[in-house]
Amino acid sequence: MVSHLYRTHTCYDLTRDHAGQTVRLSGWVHRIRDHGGVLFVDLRDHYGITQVLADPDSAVFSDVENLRAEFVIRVDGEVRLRDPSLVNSKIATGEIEVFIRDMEVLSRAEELPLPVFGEPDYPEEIRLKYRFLDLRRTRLHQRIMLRSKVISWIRHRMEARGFTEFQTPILTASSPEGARDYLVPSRIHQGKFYALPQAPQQFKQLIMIAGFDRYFQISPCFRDEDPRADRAPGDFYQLDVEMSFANQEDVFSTIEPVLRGLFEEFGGGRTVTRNFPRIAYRDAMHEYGTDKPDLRNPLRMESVSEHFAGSGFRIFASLLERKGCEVRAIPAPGGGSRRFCDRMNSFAQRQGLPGMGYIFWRSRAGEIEGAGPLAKNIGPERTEAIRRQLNLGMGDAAFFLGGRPRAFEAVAGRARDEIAGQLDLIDHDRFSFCWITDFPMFEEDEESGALDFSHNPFSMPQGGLEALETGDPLDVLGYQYDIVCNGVELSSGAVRNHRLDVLYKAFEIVGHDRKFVDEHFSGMVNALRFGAPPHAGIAPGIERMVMLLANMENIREVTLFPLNQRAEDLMLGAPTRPTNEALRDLGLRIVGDVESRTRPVRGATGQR
RNA sequence: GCGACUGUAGCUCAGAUGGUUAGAGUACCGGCCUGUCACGCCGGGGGUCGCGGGUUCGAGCCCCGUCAGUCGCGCCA
Repeated sequence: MVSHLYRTHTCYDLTRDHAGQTVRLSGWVHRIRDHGGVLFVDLRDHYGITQVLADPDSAVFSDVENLRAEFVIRVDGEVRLRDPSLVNSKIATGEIEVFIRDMEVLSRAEELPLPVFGEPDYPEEIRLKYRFLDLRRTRLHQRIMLRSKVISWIRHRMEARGFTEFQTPILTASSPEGARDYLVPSRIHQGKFYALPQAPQQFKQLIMIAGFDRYFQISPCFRDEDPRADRAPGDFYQLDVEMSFANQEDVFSTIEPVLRGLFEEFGGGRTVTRNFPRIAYRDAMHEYGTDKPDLRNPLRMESVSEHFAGSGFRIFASLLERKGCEVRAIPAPGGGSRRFCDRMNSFAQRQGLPGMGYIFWRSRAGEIEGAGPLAKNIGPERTEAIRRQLNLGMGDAAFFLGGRPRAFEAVAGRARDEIAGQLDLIDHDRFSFCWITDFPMFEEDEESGALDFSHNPFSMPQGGLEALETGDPLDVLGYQYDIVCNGVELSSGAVRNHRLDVLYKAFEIVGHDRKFVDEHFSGMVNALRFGAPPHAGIAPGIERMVMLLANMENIREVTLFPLNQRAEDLMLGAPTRPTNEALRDLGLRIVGDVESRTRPVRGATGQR
């Protein structure tokens, strides 16, 4: 009658329509409720939960009594309709239950280090060491499924748009990206190392040069840099894209609908920016204090230097006499109380600034009046001019930061977010996208004055060779762009430099001659010599997108088996010290104080 | 590399100002309970208070060092 070895249905399948049928289910014991004469077991599998039960009428009643959490069991039984008063609306199978006639324990479980039932927070160390238990928990389980669905959706969408997925090598050569490489020693070439790709940057360009026209890959990337909450150590994934005979516009018009569609599909109904605004890097820094602005925050900074120049507020007035200095205002509608202003001022102090001046507007005898020490110093006319410029009114405030923009912009950006957060001006039900464009090609080292590439040196400068040969290199912009959503940088991309003469010139500006370029980037240089099409691309981070969709702030919450903050795998115990035989094969010897530096990774062997 | 916060039972946490035998919930073990769905009730076992040193008559608590975790800065697109 019951044919399959383990199950006829999943723990999500059974409904009132199955009442009276004999079924077979397998799964984990999620939770047991023992009432003496009747035993309830929540049986869980990947799909859902079904309540199974036994009483002394069941031949296996005593076996069911001995079950513990996370045992894996198979039960045979009959589906019974629940009395309407006993229906559990929280689970899909809540209208029925299964009366156990036979049961088999497929696998026992010891006392759990990490309960699967319930969703309280547990220390990451435990969660990572017992990741397989953590992954059984509903929410993480669902997020990993979300990630998988996102990737699948992207694949279909990209293929439908005429892109082809290719796999690029994992063992490769060091690339010109800026991060530290993971190195893999070569056995055949002792003393030489492969690098794991920081991104398939060179390969995707070579694929274009090879004539494949439109490439994408859900590609693993490896970077040996210290992590952050939104930056995994070790490996992460990108939607890597490259297009031939394409300019910046083509990339934008191709990727925008993909991202919009993705966030509409999986964003749980949150609204998605219809047309992604484009903000020049310079404007982003000016108005938002960052190149990854959160546009859910409506506040924009403005220059108010003219109102402070020559004013009675000496600190700003004398500041403004120096070259390159200005004063910017952050408007704070609704922040017009001394209490709030003082709180923000001390926020700025905690961020390492001497403070943040402010004006707030209140009513006095029916008239609007600017208050606070700054207003007193600059007088009512200038105060009123500022109010008009910022379009503020009664009950509003504005904060002021002065100096060289580079020195205060970052803090100003954080203050902008802090102010909007405190005043509840951020719409959390939105995905606000924007493109950041026109990044400068070069930057000047503040101390030495030396020029260097500010981003990827292989990007095409706007204006091409002519722009590089005439005028100030610091004024040259690149066809480089970022895509940002809710203050999270999803990706950067660029129109690539496919012209050798332009590439040589760009490197010359930062002090490297032809020989240097030929030696360091021989693969790319060679490829550019034999007919490279104009091409451009982008590479949004998969985890970053899933994080946003899942409303998480930590990348490990959307990763199956993440490394910890010290790039250790606590579950399987990586990295490990190789055997002496392996080292000999590779021609390697570990030098220095090995004992203190190759501390075994805790976890795998259970020591602590 | 640097900074902030954290480290007490298998797990989550509480332990003012230093003071007798370090507590609770949960999990685990035993008992009771036929309608629960975070079931309930009774009982029990379980601790090198991260580690080392110091101050003190006395340290989970104070001091120094060290290890580990998270978050941030540097770094990183």
